[in-house]
Amino acid sequence: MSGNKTIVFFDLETTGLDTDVCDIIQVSAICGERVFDVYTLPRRAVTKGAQQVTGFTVGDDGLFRHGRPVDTVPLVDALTSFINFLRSFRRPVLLAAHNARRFDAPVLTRVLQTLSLWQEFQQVVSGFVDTLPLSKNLYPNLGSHSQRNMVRHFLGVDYEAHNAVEDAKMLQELFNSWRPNNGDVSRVTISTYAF
DNA sequence: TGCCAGGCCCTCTTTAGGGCCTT
Repeated sequence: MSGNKTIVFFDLETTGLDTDVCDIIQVSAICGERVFDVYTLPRRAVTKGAQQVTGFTVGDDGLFRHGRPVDTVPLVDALTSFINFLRSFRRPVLLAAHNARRFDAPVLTRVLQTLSLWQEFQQVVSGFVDTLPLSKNLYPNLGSHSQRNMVRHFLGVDYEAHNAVEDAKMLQELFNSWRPNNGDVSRVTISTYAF
């Protein structure tokens, strides 16, 4: 919680880094002890870079992570259930991700708009919190502000980065360790009405 | 045949270039 808002930490795994065209593969979120985690079969090929960092590949018989089959649901079902998960929290809900403004938010926004789910989403989520500028504002002297480096620095652990559910869990732990005030958070919050 | 980026920030800057951060 931040002020009267609920902060839900989330992460996307996608087919690549081009926010204009990439497909979503995994959507994960966490708030307190409540976890959301779902996979969907991308239509677009997974780029080599994304394969290397996430381990995702697509075969004739579905999605695989590091060679092991993964259960998937249709994209519209994945995002509808994500909205339902978010709707269960006290509003307004803020969605927090590392580099949200430049990556997760534009990808999620584009896909929701394509599926005509954006307005429904907007009724539940008031904004995106970007923990990348938050970390830079709070700790400007740190050399790297990547999530992996921040987790190592502040939490003293290595973890399975690029598994969305693990990234979301670690981001929540990072945020809780930083204990930013409402002003810190509002400075790095983008309204969903900005999209 | 295609398997893909790009905007922000910093500085050895502004008539620019390179690194960062996300997959």
